Formats: sequence, structure tokens, C-alpha cells
Amino acid sequence: MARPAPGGGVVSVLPPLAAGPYDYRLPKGMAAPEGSFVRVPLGPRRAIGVVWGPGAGGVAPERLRDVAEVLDAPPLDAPLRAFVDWLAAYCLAPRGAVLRMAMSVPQALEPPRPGRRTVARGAAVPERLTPARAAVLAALDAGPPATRTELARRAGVGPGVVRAMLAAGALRLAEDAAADRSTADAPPTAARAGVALSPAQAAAARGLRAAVGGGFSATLLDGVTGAGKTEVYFEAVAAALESGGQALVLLPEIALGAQWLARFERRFGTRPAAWHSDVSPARRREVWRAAARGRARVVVGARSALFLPFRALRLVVVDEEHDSSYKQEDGVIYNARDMAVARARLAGIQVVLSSATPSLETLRNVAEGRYRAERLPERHGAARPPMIEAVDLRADSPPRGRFLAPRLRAALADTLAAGDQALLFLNRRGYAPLTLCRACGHRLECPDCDAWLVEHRRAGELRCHHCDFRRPPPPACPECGAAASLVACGPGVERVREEVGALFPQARVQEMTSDAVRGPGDAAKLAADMNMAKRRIDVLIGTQMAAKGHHFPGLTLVGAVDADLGLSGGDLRAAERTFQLLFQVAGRAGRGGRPGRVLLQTRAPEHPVIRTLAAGDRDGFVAAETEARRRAGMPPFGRLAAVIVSGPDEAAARAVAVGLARSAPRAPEVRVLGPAPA
DNA sequence: TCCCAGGTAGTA
DNA sequence: ACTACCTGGGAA
Repeated sequence: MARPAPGGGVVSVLPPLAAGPYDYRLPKGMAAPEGSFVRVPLGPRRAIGVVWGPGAGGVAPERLRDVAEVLDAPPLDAPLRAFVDWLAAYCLAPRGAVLRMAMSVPQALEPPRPGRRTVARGAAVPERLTPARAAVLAALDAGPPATRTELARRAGVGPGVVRAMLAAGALRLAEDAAADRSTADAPPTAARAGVALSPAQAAAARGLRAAVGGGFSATLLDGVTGAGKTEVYFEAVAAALESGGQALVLLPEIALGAQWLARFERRFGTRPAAWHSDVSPARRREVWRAAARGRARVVVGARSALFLPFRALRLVVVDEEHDSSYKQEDGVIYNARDMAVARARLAGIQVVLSSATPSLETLRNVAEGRYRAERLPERHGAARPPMIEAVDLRADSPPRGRFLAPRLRAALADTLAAGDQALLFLNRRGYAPLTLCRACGHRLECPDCDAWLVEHRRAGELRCHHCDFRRPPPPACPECGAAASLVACGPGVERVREEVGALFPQARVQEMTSDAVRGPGDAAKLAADMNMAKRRIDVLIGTQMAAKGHHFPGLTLVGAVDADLGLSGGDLRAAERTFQLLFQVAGRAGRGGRPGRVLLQTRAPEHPVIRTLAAGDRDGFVAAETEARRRAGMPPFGRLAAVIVSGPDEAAARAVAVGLARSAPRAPEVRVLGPAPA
């Protein structure tokens, strides 16, 4: 039953909490269309919520409370509200908890703090243009937006002059300082010429452009590293801008670097609005408001940017769609790639999933016709795919206590002799992953979580990589007391660096790990040291940080020190992730003119991951892995649901878990795995 | 008897 | 998410 919108009606208001929605009475004369942000009394306090629809009814009229205020912000649009509803149902989360993600900056809805409001020219002309008043106007026009006190100081007058001009209407207070600053940047323009596209890139770009404005569609942009996928999806962004809309580009947290931003700026003439964990609260407020008002034309961000209240979203791009950092593990659990597809579907727009190693789920959606695909078969320009070889560590083994096989050492020597650069990849920080007592076999473990303590020799301590427990290395075995019996087992990045330093004393070696590269500044410096004409690095030794998103044209050799790392372990996607990671790492080699060579050190050269990598056969890997998943009934052919039982008493928790497993519904299509310790 | 901490239900 | 309320243990 439709209710009168303006005044007197009852509306359902959803607060951003795990509660509600609740009905409120709309006072006479107050209009609050669906999606409006409103302030409502909630228990003893006041909260900001969103008008979710007409009142649900069933509440005694005397219990209804009044909406206190309709806030001056653009309403949350219907597609975003539908997205919140859908996600809440899909993730079994309270609707309010999902809404909270879309209202992550509560300050964005509050009026700006008075002290930060800037001054603008008012409608009235000053009655008598005294020298002091003229100085104020001149100062206003001369510089960036300023607050009252800043303006008075700049004009060299007392604060009373500015106050009097405000009172007379010759000046007015701007909406807020943040708004002025964010509009000061020129919007991105699609009119600039992009870099020249290859015929394959141009064809893919046409496909993406054509789908902008054509309702919902999902497109996989599939191309090897170096094929120029970014420039292709930039054309879809350009099409969204040309149509007057906004575009959202999701990147894995780690890929949001200076190189990506520089490419964006080259194409669009300015930087996009960025949204990720390092953005300051004040800047978040600006970006949220700018997205809501349609002023932020392009937002680039991590997964949480998906919940920004865009006014006219026309395109979502998920770059590196296979990346596991799109998974949100706490609070509302979701995969931002899937949620991007859902949001696009509900908004009736295109979503582009870009990757050199698409996830099996996405490839299957393409195979079954739910997603379109644009493929970029070759590398752009002169670059050719690298030669990939497996090095069997059982036959070609390094000396005791060393980790580079003779063949990899020889390849390194050749590369350095030719004046080229090499990357040694090892997804393990620190010096050694395990410290062992030779006398009694005791392993040094974290007292809190039973994981092995990783030696960080340069820092002079042992660290737990799970909980960040740290301690100095003990002088004797804590178990049997034997002195000088502790030995480091296995390689970490630091140890490989030591080995390279011993083999090639003249080579300039740099580590690239989250320990050594702390922020965007470090990353930019490292890229410069790698790539400038006077480059300062010969060998880069890196963890997965080195695998992603960087362009190192002088790199011709990539060595995976332990390609088997990650293959074991009970994880369903272990093989897929290892393949993707090594495929990405391999793609670092030979992106300039010279051909690249990749050596994978392995003890299992016959493993499907290694075999298909060495053959350059991505499709072969996908086919084999897909078949294995089909047989096991694993995603994307089945679904997994985890029930996690936690409690202070392990035995009690186990008993509950066992009881749950016993009482699980019996059906032919349901299998219960476990219980097992989490 | 009072006070406080810690847990819990309710928000319309 | 917050808050008020409830319960129970401990000191006065």
C-alpha cells in the first residue's frame, strides 16, 4: 500500500548497526524519499540511518518516534540499496552491518566543523570598498581557499573586517574546506589521446567500450603480463566518462602504486580519487562526499571502495581479479570480485574482470556464456614470452646449506655478464623459516600459536609471522640446554641474498619484501633504482611483492628458488594460487626487447603445476585443475561452507563441533568434512 | 547494604 | 554500536 511521501507517513529506517530496520513517523511537512539519510532517535541516543522504504507496520502508534531531521546529502540510490539487501542475504549478515560498509565515514554526513569552513565571495557587493575590504577581496582571489582567520592574515587586516563582510553578505562561508579542495583538481578527461594501442588491444578496447551503457554485462579481459590490459580497460573508463558517468577501478591493495597512478595520469591528465587503508580520515570524507555528488569521476581503490555511494556509476573494473586480497575475511565475509559483479548487475552496468591468470570460477563463467571475454594473445611491442624451464633439485642439487642449483647459478652468471638484471623469487621473508636444535631435534616455536619462529638475522631476532611475537635468538637450546646447537634450516630472502653476495661479490643486490619496502615511497625508489638509465640494482630478491604490478624492462632472468612452496597444504586453491603466482613472476622476465628466461627450482617436476608452467600451457593447467575440482565436487562445481566453533576450552569447543557434525542435515548433495582444528 | 564489573537485551 | 539494566560477588 503506497503511503503519501511528504509528511505524516511512516517510514522504515535502517541504522548502520546489526539491528533494525525500525519504523519512524515522518513529521508533517518533512519529506524523506527512499534512500534519504535521516537522523532518528534510537534508544537513548540519536543515530543516522537510511530511509529503506515505507513503514513495515505492526508497531503501536504510541511507540512510534519521529524522524528528527533529514540530512543534506544525496540519497543512497536504489541500486546500492538493492546491493546492500542482496549482499546481506547472500552473506547471512544483518542488513545494517552491510549498510555500515556503505556509511564507513559517518563524518561525511555531519556538517563540517565550523573552524574549517572556508570563505567565498558573497552575492552582495561591499557598500563602501574601504582599502581593508579591497585587500580582503584581492587576497581571496589570489590564493587557494582559506578560512576566516587565514584570509584575514593573508590580507593583512584584522579579523573584524572579514566578520563584517560576512555579515553584510559580501562574503559567505563555503560548504566546507574539503569540498573546495576536491573540486580544485581538474576532473579526469577522456579527450586526451591515450598511448597507441596494438591492433589486438584496440579490438579489445572496442569491445569494452561498446558494452558501456548497454546494461549489465561481465567481461573477462584476459591477457598475459605485459600485454597492456591496463590501457585497454582505460578505454572503457574513458567511455564511462564520455557518457557523463563515474567509474570504479578495484585493485589489490598492493598494486595501488605510483606506476599505476602515473599511467592513469598519462591517459586522463589527472589523478583519480584513491580509496584504501592508508587514506586519511579527512580525505576519506572528501572522497565519500565527492562520490555521492558525482564529483569524483573515477575512484580507484581496494575492495571497500565497492561500497561508496556513487551517484552515476557506469563501470566497475576489477584488476587482477584472481587476487586473493579481494577476500574480506572478518566482519561481513565476501569476495570483492564477486560482489563487484553483483553490484554491476543490480546497477545495470558493465563489470570488467582483468587478469593474466583468471580464476577458475571466472573462466568457467566464460565457458558457460555468463561472461564475455576479450583476449590479448601477445605481449605488446617487442616483448616475447619467456622460456620457462624446471630445474630438478634432486638431480641438480645445490651444495649443502646453499639453495641455488648449479644451473640457476650459471644462468645468473650469464645474465650479470651480459649486463642484464635478474629476479630471484622466494615467498619467504627473513633468513630461515625454521631453527632446529642439532642435539635434541627441538624446533623453536611461537609460545602463542605453535607456528615456527622465523629467524630475521639482520634484525637479530626470531619472529612469529602469525602473531608478530618477537624474541632474541637464545644462546642455547631452550629444551636440552645444549650450547651452540641451534641451526637455521631452509632459505628465506635474507639467506638467498647472502648466497648471491658470496657467489657474485660485485653484483648490486636489493631485497624486495614487506620488511624492506615499507610504503609507496620505498616502492617508487626501488622502481627508480631498477629502471633508471643509471640503474643501481643487478639482482632483486623478492617475495610475492616482486611478482605484481611492476614493470622492470631490464629484467631477463627470473629464478623461483622454491617453486614447490605453496603446493602442499590443505588449501583447496593451493595449486591454483601457486600457478598464478609463478606465472606472474615468470611474466617479469623479458619485458624489454631481450628475451626472458625463467628457471623453476623444484623437487616435483612432474607435478601438474610445474609441468604446465614449464610448457607455457595455461589452458592445460586450467583444464586439469578444473577436472580435479569437478571430480572432488569442489568450487566452482560445489560450494563450501565453514562452521567455525571457537571457545576458551578446547575440549568443549571440540565437543560442540562434533555434535554439530553429527546433527548436520543428511542429503545426497551435502557432505560434512571435519571437524578439524582451525 | 551498597557498589562495581561484566554480561545481556533492546533499540520503533 | 551503544546504552541501560541485570546479576552476582565482595567489601563495609
